[in-house]
Order: sequence, then C-alpha cells, then structure tokens
Amino acid sequence: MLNRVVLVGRLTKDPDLRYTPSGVPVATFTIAVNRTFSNQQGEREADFINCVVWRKQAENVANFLKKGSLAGVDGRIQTRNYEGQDGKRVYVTEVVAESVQFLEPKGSSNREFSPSGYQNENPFGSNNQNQQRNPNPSRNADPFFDNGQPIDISDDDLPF
Amino acid sequence: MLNRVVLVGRLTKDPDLRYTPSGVPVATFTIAVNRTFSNQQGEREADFINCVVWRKQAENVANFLKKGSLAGVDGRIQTRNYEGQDGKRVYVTEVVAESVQFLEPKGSSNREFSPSGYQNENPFGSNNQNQQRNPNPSRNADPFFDNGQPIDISDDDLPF
Amino acid sequence: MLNRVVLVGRLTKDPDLRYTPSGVPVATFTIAVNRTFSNQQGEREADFINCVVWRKQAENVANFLKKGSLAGVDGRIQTRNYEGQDGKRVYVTEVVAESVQFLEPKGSSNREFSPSGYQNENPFGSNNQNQQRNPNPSRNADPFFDNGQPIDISDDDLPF
Amino acid sequence: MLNRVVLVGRLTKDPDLRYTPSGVPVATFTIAVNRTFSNQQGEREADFINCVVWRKQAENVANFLKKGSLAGVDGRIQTRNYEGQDGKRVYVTEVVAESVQFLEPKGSSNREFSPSGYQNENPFGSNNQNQQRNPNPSRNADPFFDNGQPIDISDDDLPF
DNA sequence: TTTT
DNA sequence: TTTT
Repeated sequence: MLNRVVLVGRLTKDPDLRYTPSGVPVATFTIAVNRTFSNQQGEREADFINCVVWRKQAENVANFLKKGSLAGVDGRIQTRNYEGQDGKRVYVTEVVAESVQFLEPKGSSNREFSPSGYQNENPFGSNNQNQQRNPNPSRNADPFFDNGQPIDISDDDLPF
Repeated sequence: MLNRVVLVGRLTKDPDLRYTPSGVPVATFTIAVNRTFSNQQGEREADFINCVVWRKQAENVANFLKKGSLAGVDGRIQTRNYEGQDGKRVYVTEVVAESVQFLEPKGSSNREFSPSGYQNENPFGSNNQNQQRNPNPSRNADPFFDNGQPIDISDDDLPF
Repeated sequence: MLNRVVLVGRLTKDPDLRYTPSGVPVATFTIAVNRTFSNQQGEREADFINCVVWRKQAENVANFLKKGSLAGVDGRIQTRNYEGQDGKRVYVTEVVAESVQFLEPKGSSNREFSPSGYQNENPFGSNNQNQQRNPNPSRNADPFFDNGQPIDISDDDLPF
Repeated sequence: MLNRVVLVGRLTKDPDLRYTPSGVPVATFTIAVNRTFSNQQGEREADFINCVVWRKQAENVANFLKKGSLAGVDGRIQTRNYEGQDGKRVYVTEVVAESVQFLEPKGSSNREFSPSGYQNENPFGSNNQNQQRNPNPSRNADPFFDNGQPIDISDDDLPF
C-alpha cells in the first residue's frame, strides 16, 4: 500500500498555526499548483490543495512561509470526515506533509525543514467515524480548515 | 509547479464508467490505501481516495478492475467545485490517474494500461467556477461521484 | 509496474544539448539535490543525479536553465548499458524527465515546459544489449554523459 | 530539495542481506520495472534498478521477498562512488528504500513493512569521496552490489 | 462512506 | 475559494 504525493506551488495565504490540547503544533496551508495545460478559453488554471503539517515543521512553516511563497511538499493523501453544521457528514481529502521545502530565494536562505523533534509522543493517525471526542454540538466546522480559532484539533488527528 | 501522486491500494467497489456528451469515456473509482501505522486503539486505518481516469484507460479500468482489485495509480491531484443541492459550493479533491496498473495475479494476466488513443481530441482540464454548462437547476450532485446516471459530465472536465 | 521520480535541485553545470541522427533534440544535465540530513562530520551532502530530456523540452532546458539553476524534474528511472573503453559493459542509471520545471525567479519569468510537439515520431525506449548500432570500435564513451561531441546518440534511445 | 522515487516491479533475484561492522542490517536487491511502451522491435523492455534498505526493513525484505516477488518501493535516489579494481572511481546511482511493500498474495499475507526499530542509532548518509575507511587495497568491488561477502559496508553508508 |  |  503506497501513498505518495509531491507538490510544488505557492501558498494562497499565510499558514495557520495551532496546537492540540497536549501542545503539539499543527500548521495548515493551501498550495496553488498551476496546471501545465490550458482550458478551451486558453487559460491556465490551478489546483488548490489543502496541506497539514505537524510538530517542528509546523512551526517552521509558520515562521518561514507566507502568502505567495514557493514551496515543495512531500507527503501523502489523507481522508477524514467530520459532522457538518447541518448534521451531515463532511468528507475531506488533504495532503499530510512529511517534509516541506522552502523554495524562495528570499534573503538567499532557501531553508529546509528536516523532520525532527517530538519523537517520543507516540502519536497516530485517525480516520475516526464517530465524533465522541467533540462533545460540543454547536461547533461543527472543519477543525483544520475553518479559518477559526486554534481549538478542537484532537491529538487523535496526529499522524505517525 | 509539480503535482504528482502515486497510490497502491484496493478498489472499494466496482469502477463506474460513463461517457461525456461527445463520447469520451471516463471511469471513477475509489481506492483504499491502508496506512502503515496504527491508531491509539491499535487499529490500522485506511485512506479512501477518489480517482478519475479518462479515455482508453477508463475502459480498461472498467473491464479489468472490480471491487477488491489491487491497483496502482500514477497521476496528479485535481481540485474542482460545483454547486451543491443546497445551493452551496462544494469543493472536491481527487486524483486524476494518468496511468493505472492492474496488480492482481488474477488469471496470471497482470495487465498494464498504457496511455494511448484519443490523441487528437485536444481536450483540457477545468476548475470552472461558473456552472453555465449545467443549465439544469434541479441536478446538483457531484457529476463524477454521485453514484448516479451517466449524464452531466462536461467535455470541459477533460484533462490534458 | 510503476516508475516515478520527482526531484528538486540545482544544475551542476550548463545543460548539454545534442541531436539524434534524425534530428530529435536531447538534453542532458546533472541535478544536485541536497540531503536533508548530515553525516558524522556534520556536513550536509548531496546526490548528483544525471537526467535526460527529449524533444521540445530539451530545447527549453538548454535555453532557460544553466549551471546553478533551481529546477524540478518529474520523470522515471531508466537503466541502460554500453560497451566501455576497456571492452567491459558499463551500466548506467539515470532519470528520463517527462517534464522539467524552471523554479528560478530570474527575470520574474518562472517558465514552465509543458510536453508538446514531436507527437508524430512514434519513438520508443531501448535497453539494448547489443551495440551493432555503434559499429565504431574506437568510440566507447557514454553517448549521453561523456562531455563529448554531439554524436552517436541513436534514435533507438528515444523513450515514449 | 526534493528527492522522491516510487517503484513497483519484481525482484530479479533473492535479496542480499548483510550487516555493518556495528551490526546494522542492510539488504540490497534489484527490481525489474517493465516499461509501458515497446521498442521498434515491438518488445517491451524493463529497467533494472538497484535498491538498498536498512535496519528492520532489511530483515523483512530478506525474510519475505525472493526472486520474482512483486514489490513496491518508496524512497529516494542516492549517488555514491568508490574506487574500482583498476583504480578508477566508479559512480553508482541507486534507490534507498524508506519503505518496501510486499504485493504478492502469497499465502494471503500481503505483509507490509513499516519503518520501526533501530531508532536510537543516530546514523547518517555518506557520499564520501575519500576511501580511507577501506585500507585494504586489494578489495575494490562495489561494497553493496558485488555479489560478494558480507564485509566492507561501512557504518558511514547508513542514511537517516 | 468504503478495500484485503 | 485562493498563488505568481
């Protein structure tokens, strides 16, 4: 079972950094990857792909990337679901970044983020169907990409 | 701008083959990719990834793969959106397969699907925001994954 | 059977553009990809990966990339072999680029090279063991990476 | 700097398991990946790609894969060089597998090898130019792929 | 709304 | 609901 994704594109806005209840950093961002082909109107379009990154790299992403930054992502596709505002299940497909590469020559840094730290947490991924971990019925937005407050990301969502 | 996905997993059900108004075959299927790590309950979970494949390979997929088949996918992530039943925009992230590999030793075939045929169509991808091409206001399900009838896939959705 | 490579790194020198006897352009270059980890001496090392690109993109690479350029490569690994100067068989592993992305903000261009042109050639790949196509016993360097003259690349080496 | 490889193919012979002086397992194998296109003679050819895998997965590979096994590899390209028998430098390009997937339905197992164990070794990769670590002038074959004895693999060759 |  |  293989699941591998590599992307190079630009952030559509500044990354969003949050923390799980136990204090693990998680950053989300959307990367726009321009297509190499044009549509019938001769326009080149883009795919807008949501990405999640954990731990030390989440903080690096928040510190070094911003809207418009050129970045490379090496990771895997993750699917999960949560209960939407209307009580319906919402299905989400996103990329979990295992490494993020800063490709901007800004200040000639060209920083890389190698995976490190947080080795002892013994975390895990989750595609959990039942939402007992969210006992609050009034808050049903996507915990990752709701442009909301840094709450309600469960430690259950931690991958590897 | 790079956008590359490689998956190996099993089909969650038989592929769904349809045709665009101009007669181009398109198949959709969902591939379950088991994760290599377990969650806190010690269970191994899976990601369920929707895939689209066009033209000759769509017919091969429909002919040679079925629920449970082990398959490899080499493609890219595509995002698109359409107007949902409640009038809200629905955002979809899926994989457009450029090649699909049949990994089952069924009948010792181990068939491969190489890209071929349909070279002269000059098609293109689309992430179109406006839905004028769907003049029917009563039909607002996902044209690809609605388990519905073989209608309403626009030739605008054709990639490369 | 899947074979997919994605690289982002910098050219170690200017690309080398040649032509097959039938006039098909082929460019070769080496890309240095810095590793994300350090060795015992605390040094970060790099992998130096030979790449080949054909047709229209070969000319784009020659025109737009040079020593030090940041580039992305999406392709596959190819192995081939030829008779070395001492009569021994030399085995080569390299990357055949299907698309090359120019990631330099030089002149704000950020050009992309989409595959196009040369569609009617009906070419093919080769891993040929016998070298009858090189009847010249005095010339036994690597036809691709010998830093030599633009000769002796067979049309048999053309992939897809 | 991104460097990602995904392969699916069959082992050309049984894997070769060795140990570094400090006892770290390392397995090497060659995977044949059939091409999706044919040459002018209408034959489908293959690429024969050397792979290296370390630690726990090396032992899994040795235990569960053999000549002809269908396997998936997720890893990166590595280049290194060593002094050949004639005193000339030999350059090697191979794949370092980060995970290996057993795709055979043999005994209905379909085992996966997740990275684990050997976490505390703090090893590292090396592309070392000078070979002082091989003080024996009479032994100049490739330490990995010489089909030879389980000697002379330095702990310096350990990646990540 | 899921595969082995 | 988007980047250059």
